[in-house]
Amino acid sequence: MLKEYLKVMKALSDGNRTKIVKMLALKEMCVCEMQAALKMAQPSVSKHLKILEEAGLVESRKDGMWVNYSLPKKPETSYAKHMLEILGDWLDDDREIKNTALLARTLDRCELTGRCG
Amino acid sequence: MLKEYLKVMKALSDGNRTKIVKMLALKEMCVCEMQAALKMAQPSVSKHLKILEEAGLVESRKDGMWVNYSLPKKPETSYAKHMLEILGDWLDDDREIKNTALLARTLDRCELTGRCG
DNA sequence: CTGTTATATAGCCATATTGGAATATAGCTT
DNA sequence: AAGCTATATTCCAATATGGCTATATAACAG
Repeated sequence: MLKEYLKVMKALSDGNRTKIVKMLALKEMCVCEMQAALKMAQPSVSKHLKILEEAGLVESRKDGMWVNYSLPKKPETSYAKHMLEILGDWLDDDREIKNTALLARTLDRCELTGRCG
Repeated sequence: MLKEYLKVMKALSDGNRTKIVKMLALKEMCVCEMQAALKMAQPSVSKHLKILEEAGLVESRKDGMWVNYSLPKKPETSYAKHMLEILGDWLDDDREIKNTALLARTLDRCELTGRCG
């Protein structure tokens, strides 16, 4: 209960993790795309994703070499569910969030990696 | 925006601060009452209250020697507002939260300090 | 004014968090 | 198999956090 709640809140009390959630609200993404959008080292992104996943705020699906992350349709806890709902409405006007979202929209794993199709 | 949001989320991603909010949903309290309910040193409680206040999740009113803390009727940010609403419904079944709330209900500054009236 | 009490602040220590570089793993591709 | 590539894990440094003790501040009591 409290432990699950704290996992969700801690996961969402970091700017980069919040940006990840906001990006995934737009589309499913692989790690390399988020890495480019956040301008961070790849391991840092992976670590953030693990924290989000353990909080039930994100889910992953392997597709060959890629791992596609997305927001869960049926979040496991009500904490994750409600926070994802709320976050859908929040922060869209924030400059940083807007820039990141814009980047996320235009980025594409094909262009990023040369692996198309 | 993002900064305000993060202040609220960070403030709420600590168990003791969450307990403070849940207690204040029951009644206005002075620091010494919260100290007793949380079984913590007084300065630690004060520090938590400062963090909550700066996030707009709590407000204080001086009354002689006491400082009474309560939840704001009109929270300054929508983040604080929504999170306080949600927290009203959350965690009531959690054992720790329940025990703390029970303690908070029975505690009384008059009994605690001998200063009655 | 002097002492006492409720709260706040400062300073300190142990632990947690976040970031990166280096390395490991898993799945292509040839 | 050998080499490459996307992701995960490990390790380390810098900083943030949460708790305490000691001290400061503010308001009351005598």
